[in-house]
Amino acid sequence: MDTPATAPDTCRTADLDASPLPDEEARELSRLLKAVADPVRLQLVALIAAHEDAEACVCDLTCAFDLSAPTISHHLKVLREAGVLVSERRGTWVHYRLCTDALGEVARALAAVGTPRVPLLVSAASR
Amino acid sequence: MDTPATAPDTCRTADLDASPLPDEEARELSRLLKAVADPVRLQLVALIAAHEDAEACVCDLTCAFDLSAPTISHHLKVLREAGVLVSERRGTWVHYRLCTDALGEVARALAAVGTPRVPLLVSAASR
DNA sequence: CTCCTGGTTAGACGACTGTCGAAGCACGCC
DNA sequence: GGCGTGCTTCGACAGTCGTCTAACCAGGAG
Repeated sequence: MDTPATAPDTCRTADLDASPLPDEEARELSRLLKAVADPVRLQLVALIAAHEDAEACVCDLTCAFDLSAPTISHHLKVLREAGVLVSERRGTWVHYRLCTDALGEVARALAAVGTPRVPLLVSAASR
Repeated sequence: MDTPATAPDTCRTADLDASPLPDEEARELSRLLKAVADPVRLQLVALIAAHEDAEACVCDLTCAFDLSAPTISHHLKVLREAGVLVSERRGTWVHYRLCTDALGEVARALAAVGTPRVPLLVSAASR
């Protein structure tokens, strides 16, 4: 079962090498998008953003959902590891704060994928 | 040891009713984000966007990845059902085109989640 | 110190997702 | 008509994800 000829004449497979979205970049953006692509996590972010100084205590967040505390903690961890939130322990309570414009960065990168302009700084005169 | 300032004994779960991101809206945005939160799908969109008229034939897309045709077809379907792409059969071949600025809409909605709607107006009165 | 409460970690489990090969449609061509 | 090719659908499978309970760690109050 060697390769079925990899479609030799019908299409040249090398097209992706000149891809507008390099493999590595696609994986990274996907990782960040997956982190926010969850209704609970979106509401968590919105809830924190709505607080003063874009900061909220975990206990305030936990009781805003019909979910167990470990579940909320898990979601917060995902957002933290994606760089969307940062946590800080202040005495007994742990506060979560929005990382400044991390979401904006992701949104901008996503919008850039759909625009047929030069993505970053490669391929200056390709079109 | 009452909580910081808000929760009296337990905390009343009604806080989410005044949420900055309603349940329905969170689910919908999450649905769209999930659709694009995949490296292959991001590259598909970028590849189509890089074509002239933001349109490409499936055969061009399929051979750009090391994936089977059914897999690419599946990803295209996901993007189509999310409203990011539209398909059109032209004779033997099926062409996929970028839905104008559907990605921009999603990106804008995502950025809005992290932006406090009224920065310093309502928050002072609510506490 | 001993409790009690806030928050995280560990482990488990069902649901969903990405991938494949095989089969099925929809065309154009002989 | 019958064929061949482009694309999609169908089932199946492994892997990931969201949720839970139980157990654990960190501080403050008696």
